[in-house]
Amino acid sequence: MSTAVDDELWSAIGDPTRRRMIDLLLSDGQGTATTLSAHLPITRQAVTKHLAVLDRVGLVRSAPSGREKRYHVDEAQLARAVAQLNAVGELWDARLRRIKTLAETIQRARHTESKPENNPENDPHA
Amino acid sequence: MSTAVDDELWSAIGDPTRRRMIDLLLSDGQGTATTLSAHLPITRQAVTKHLAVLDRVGLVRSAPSGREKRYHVDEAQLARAVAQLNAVGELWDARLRRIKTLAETIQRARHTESKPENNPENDPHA
DNA sequence: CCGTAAGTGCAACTTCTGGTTGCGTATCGG
DNA sequence: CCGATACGCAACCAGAAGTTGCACTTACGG
Repeated sequence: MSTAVDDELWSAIGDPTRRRMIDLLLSDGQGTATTLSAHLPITRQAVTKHLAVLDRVGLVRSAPSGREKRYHVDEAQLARAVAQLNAVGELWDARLRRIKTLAETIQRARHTESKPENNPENDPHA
Repeated sequence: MSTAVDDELWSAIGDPTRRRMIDLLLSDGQGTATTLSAHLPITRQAVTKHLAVLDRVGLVRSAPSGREKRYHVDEAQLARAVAQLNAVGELWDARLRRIKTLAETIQRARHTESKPENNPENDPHA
């Protein structure tokens, strides 16, 4: 299921700042460490480190252009990351559905008793 | 788009270990720090810290049972987390499709020219 | 041609998180 | 009662994220 590469991809896109960076790169098509840092609450150097991480997992690639270094998203790799997101989402979704169905089944089986909804330790959330 | 709560949820499920813990809790229905640590490459204390994080964002809840403390997944909250995953996945997916379509359009337009080096540099869409 | 501004890279330092070890405490079972 | 089991707390270590500071290249206007 979870390979080391998968975990690398995950932890790359798990960081909120890096997700925002990917968003920015996607909407502008490209960007440098300096331009990205202008839209983020962190310094250029921090952005550079994040870009290094993203570059290491292949989510972005760079192309020097004069004195600046332009980064752009690697679409294929991002598509793979999206696939991972969907995979986990669907897995959990399936498990949740299964649990829910099971709960309903139990509920139905309890249908012969006189206590349909006892609340022993269950606190409903907000 | 990204609220602070969302980021908390994300960073909670962004950690590979915590995702595995959720998997374990989902498949067994419940678990303690000790039982979970038996299936993980980390110590019980580390598991406890992760459980504290998951509990703080509401993804799991605990119920003391004698000398042990049983944790279980909060299904509603996990469903919300899954929704977040899907949201980001679909957003990026949409952007990727748009880029791909744009690329094909350019390709088709270039079909008549010979010098595609015209770089407008400015494409601020969101 | 030269000085300056813009952009980058490297290094040291702090802070926070994930992980460990060690120890103290409570609970269960013979 | 006593040992084994499960938990909690605190100190400590390592790595990642972020900062500041400085040196180095590149573009550009005088």
